[in-house]
Amino acid sequence: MSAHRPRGVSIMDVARAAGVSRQTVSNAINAPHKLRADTLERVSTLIKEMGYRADQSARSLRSGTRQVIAYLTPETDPANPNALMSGFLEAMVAAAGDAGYRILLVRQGPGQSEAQALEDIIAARTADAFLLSDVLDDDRRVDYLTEAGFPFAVFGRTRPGAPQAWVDVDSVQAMIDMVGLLASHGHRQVAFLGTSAELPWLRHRAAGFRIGKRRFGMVGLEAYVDGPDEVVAVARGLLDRLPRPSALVLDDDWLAPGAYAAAQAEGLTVGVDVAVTGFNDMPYTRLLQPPLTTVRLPLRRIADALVNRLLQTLEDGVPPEAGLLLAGEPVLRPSVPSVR
Amino acid sequence: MSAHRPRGVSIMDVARAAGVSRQTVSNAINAPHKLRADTLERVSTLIKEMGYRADQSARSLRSGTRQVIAYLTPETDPANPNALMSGFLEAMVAAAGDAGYRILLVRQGPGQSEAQALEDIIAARTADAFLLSDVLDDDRRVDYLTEAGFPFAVFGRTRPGAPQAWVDVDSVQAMIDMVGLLASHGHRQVAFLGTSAELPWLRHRAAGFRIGKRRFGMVGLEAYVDGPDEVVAVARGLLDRLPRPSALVLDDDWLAPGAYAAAQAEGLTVGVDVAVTGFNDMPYTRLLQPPLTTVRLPLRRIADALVNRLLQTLEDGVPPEAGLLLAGEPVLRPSVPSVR
DNA sequence: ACACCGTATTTGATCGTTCATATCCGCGCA
DNA sequence: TGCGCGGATATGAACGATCAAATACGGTGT
Repeated sequence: MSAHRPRGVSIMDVARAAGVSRQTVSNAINAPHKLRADTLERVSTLIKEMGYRADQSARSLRSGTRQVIAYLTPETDPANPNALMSGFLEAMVAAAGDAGYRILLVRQGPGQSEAQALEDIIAARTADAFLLSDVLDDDRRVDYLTEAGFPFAVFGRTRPGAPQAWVDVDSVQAMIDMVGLLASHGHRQVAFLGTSAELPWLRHRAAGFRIGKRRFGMVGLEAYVDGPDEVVAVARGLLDRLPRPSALVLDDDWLAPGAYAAAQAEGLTVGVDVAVTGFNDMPYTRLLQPPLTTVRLPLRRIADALVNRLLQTLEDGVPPEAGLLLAGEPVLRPSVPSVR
Repeated sequence: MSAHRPRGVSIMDVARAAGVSRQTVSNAINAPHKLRADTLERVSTLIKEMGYRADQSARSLRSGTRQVIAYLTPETDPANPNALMSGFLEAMVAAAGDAGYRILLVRQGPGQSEAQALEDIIAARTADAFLLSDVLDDDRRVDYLTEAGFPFAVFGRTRPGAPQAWVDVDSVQAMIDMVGLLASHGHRQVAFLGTSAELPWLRHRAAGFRIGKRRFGMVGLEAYVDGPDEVVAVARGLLDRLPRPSALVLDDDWLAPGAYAAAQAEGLTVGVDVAVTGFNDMPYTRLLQPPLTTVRLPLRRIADALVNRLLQTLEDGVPPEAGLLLAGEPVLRPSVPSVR
């Protein structure tokens, strides 16, 4: 059953080879300033030569820190596939890596409550902190972690009053900016096509649209789709109205292929007769014809901020005072024409 | 600097509460059959009540097994964004989870060689095994891990002769099947549009196309694009030829939006005048208009097989005798019309 | 020469588990 | 009654590091 697994180079091996004690080797790594220059030199060389690295488990056991951030992978919604995850995760891996942390993927097991999945990690002291994304207004995971007093950070926002260890995109402002971009290209009749799901970030985008519309003196309707099959029909409905909107603002990139098809069905050319804009800057938006104007999320800056807040929480023992909003950046691509 | 981090419930706490020894509590978890029914019952209840879980670090240190699989995240190619990662990772997290393992994301640090990134994990005994994907024919990571004798498995294939701990999609057969599907819909003039990068999996797809073409008595050319900007032009070039191909076979879904645009520019309607097929079944292919016929990869079965092989390697100490090829499944969607 | 001091290094204890082995206990049998 | 046996439970050691405290060392000042 258990194969013989060889153990590697231990601190004692190095210590013996260098003719010093355990602790000196340990210090060479964790507190080099405590060693005399020549000792440090000698020990460091041996460490490198022998390929020594402190056993992560032993270090964790003694020191109490795991150098691991657990990410609870969100349930993927087949209707609205969250391909964003790859980009966000990548940014998180990089940001955490720079801080000496690694990301551990944790799923909510089948027939397991959110709390149980979290409890598993906490009780087994597998990670130092949690990272959550796609949180709802009233998210039980947030409640649970808060109550347990376990460090965590959120991509998204917690409800006001809850711990402020969150970082989010200022979707409202980003959408206002997007509408402003359309205004600057001469659009006045705009329409909003949204996903009907009641998700916080989608609500913010719709809110931003309304504010922008008012601020830039535009007019236009909103419509919502319940699933992928409705997109074309609902989008056509919007384009059919008179006066015809010259721009279609989507609350998410995933609606774009449907919107393009709707325009075509109406005899309109996207990027010429009608503008289409998205949100998220998914990789494939660049490939669409014409490439889609959309909002790019500053994933790397979000990840950096999340890691900072996490480390801060770990040091202080309490979450930061305030959440952080970062600006999303509208990226102008050919799907938005100028109108006279 | 270091906040006081409280330690949780330990095995001794439970032992004392139950009036038994450490080992009995340990056995209640790891070897329940060794306990008398009533003892087991009593101890188990307390374990649950007190929320006890073995400290992962302590357990790992003593037993030598980490219950962690490290996944070396591939460098993302901005030209051909690998959104597949999210689906594959998700499947891996589930498959590994079922086997009691978790996935740790590891990046190749900046200015760090592949070998160093691997060495870090191996020497610090952070993971029990590695998982690699996107391996090239002559992949240094495979060489390094083989030489180091560290357990690993590969999504993709290693070169013949190398350890056989791999699982891959039978892309050749999948592409043959796809061509067969086109044949069964009456297509005879086909064209192949591929990515010019010399990647093993892309070569297999092209090879499958050629075999299928011959087998089903079809005729047609191949063309390759160097980057996203060329897709439409090259696709139009293929559609321009006489006799005009009735089907455009892509080596990857990412080419689809460009192919659709090319068809439209030629005055052709995809799904009516011309068929387009992809490969990978990326989430957005379902959203395209018309939805794209493509090859679905059995991600969950791939993940299961990878985990199995990994566990087997861990137990036996040597990789399995042979690699494993799994069938990809062509998914018929409206982008493929029947021709008379 | 000796006490003193700060720095460099070593030593002993400990983190929480599992492994390997020892002890305990009840029961059947000579 | 005493012995052996096997299953249930307990004990000692070890995993490999860091923490906390002790000791060795080299130089100064008196």
